[in-house]
Amino acid sequence: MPKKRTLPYILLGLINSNHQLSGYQIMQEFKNEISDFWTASHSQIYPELQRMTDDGWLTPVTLSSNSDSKRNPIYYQLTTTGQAVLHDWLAEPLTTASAELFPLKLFFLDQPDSPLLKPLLQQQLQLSTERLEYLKGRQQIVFPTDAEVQAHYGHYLTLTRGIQRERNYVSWLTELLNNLTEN
Amino acid sequence: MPKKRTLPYILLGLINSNHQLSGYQIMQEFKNEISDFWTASHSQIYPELQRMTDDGWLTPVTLSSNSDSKRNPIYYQLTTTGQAVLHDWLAEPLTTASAELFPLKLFFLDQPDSPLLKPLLQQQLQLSTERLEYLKGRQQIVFPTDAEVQAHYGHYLTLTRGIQRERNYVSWLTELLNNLTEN
DNA sequence: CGATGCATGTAATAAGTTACATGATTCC
DNA sequence: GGAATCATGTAACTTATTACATGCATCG
Repeated sequence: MPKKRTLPYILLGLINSNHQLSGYQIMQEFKNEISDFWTASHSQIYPELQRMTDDGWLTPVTLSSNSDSKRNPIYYQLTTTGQAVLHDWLAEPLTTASAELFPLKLFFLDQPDSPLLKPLLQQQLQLSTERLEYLKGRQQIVFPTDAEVQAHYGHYLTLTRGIQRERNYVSWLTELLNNLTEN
Repeated sequence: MPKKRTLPYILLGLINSNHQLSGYQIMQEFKNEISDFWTASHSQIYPELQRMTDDGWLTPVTLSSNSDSKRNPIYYQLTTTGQAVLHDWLAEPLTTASAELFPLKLFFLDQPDSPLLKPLLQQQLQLSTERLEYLKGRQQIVFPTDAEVQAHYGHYLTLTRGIQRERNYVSWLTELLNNLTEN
C-alpha cells in the first residue's frame, strides 16, 4: 500500500482552525507556526488545494467584502466531507510509526474540551515512555563503562540528550493530563 | 543551486566512527541509533555507497578473517578524501536553515577533546536561544488574553510545549558548555 | 520608480519509498 | 524444514524542491 500522505490533513486542519484560508495564508502558517513539525512549499500547497477541491474536501469561497480590488485571493473552507475526513484522521490512534503526527494533531484541536484531547495525550505519553525506556536500555548496552563514552563521546551526548528530552516530554504530558483530570 | 544532500555525510560519519561498516550494518545504525534524526532505506544506502566509492570517498575492504564463508558483506572505509570531506562538513557552521544537522554532527564527534565540539555547541546554543525568543514573542502576539487560548487550545499547548522544549535544550547546552570550559 | 510583499500557478529535477528480486545462514 | 535474519541490488512510483513565470499592491 502507498504511504499515507500527511499534507492534505494539515491543510484541512489549518483551514478548519481558521474557518477559511487562502493558499498564501497557509504558506504563512507553515512558516510561522508549524515549521517545527512540517514544511511545505507553495508549489506543493496550491496543486494540493486544487486536488482537495476536486475530491470534494474543500470549497472555494469568494468573500463579498472584496469590493473592487484586483487583488483577491482564493479562500477555501471545509466541506462536510472535509470535516469528517479531518475528524477521522485526528481520531486515528498514534503508533510508533506515526508518532511524529502528535504535535500536528494537537495543534488542530481547538476546543479545550475536545473528546480527542485526552486520548491523544495518553497515546503520546505511552509512546514517549516506551521511547524513554528504549533509550535507557541503549545507554546500558552501548555505554557500559567510561571507555566506550570516551571512544564515542558525541554518540554518548546525543543519547543522554535524547533521554533528557524524552523525560522532559513525559513530565509535560503527565502534568497536563493531571490538570485535565482535575477539572 | 541544488539542495545540499545530507545522506552521503551521514554515511561518512557512521563509517568513520566504526572504522569500517557494511551496507547492512549502516541500516542497523539508522534503525537503532539515529532514527530520531534521520531515516534511510536500504535502497538508498546501497547505491549511495556505490556512488561514493566511484567519487573516491570510500574504498571497499575485504576482511581477511572471512575464511571460506559464502556470506561476506562488503565493508567500506573512508579514503583520505573521504576523511577531508567529512571534516569539512562537520566544520561548516550551523545556520537556522541547517539547524536540524546539529544532533547528527554531534553524534559523529568521537573525541571529547575535538576542537569542533565547543563551536558546534555554541552555535546550537545561539540558534536555540533565538528560537526560544521567537517562540516567546509568538506567545505574546498570538495569545494575548485567555480568549485566544480557549479558541485555539491545541495551538496554545504546542506553543507552550515548544517553549519548554527549547528552554530545556538551552539548559542542557549551557550546562554542557560550562562543564567543557571548567576543564 | 524600485524593492518588498501579496498572490498563484507550472515545469524540471531531485530525493525518497515501496515493491520486486535473489540467495545464503542461523535458530528452533 | 520453516521462519527470521543476513546481505545486496534494481525498478517503478510517489513526493518534494528548485526554478521558471507572471502580475498587482504598497511603501519609501
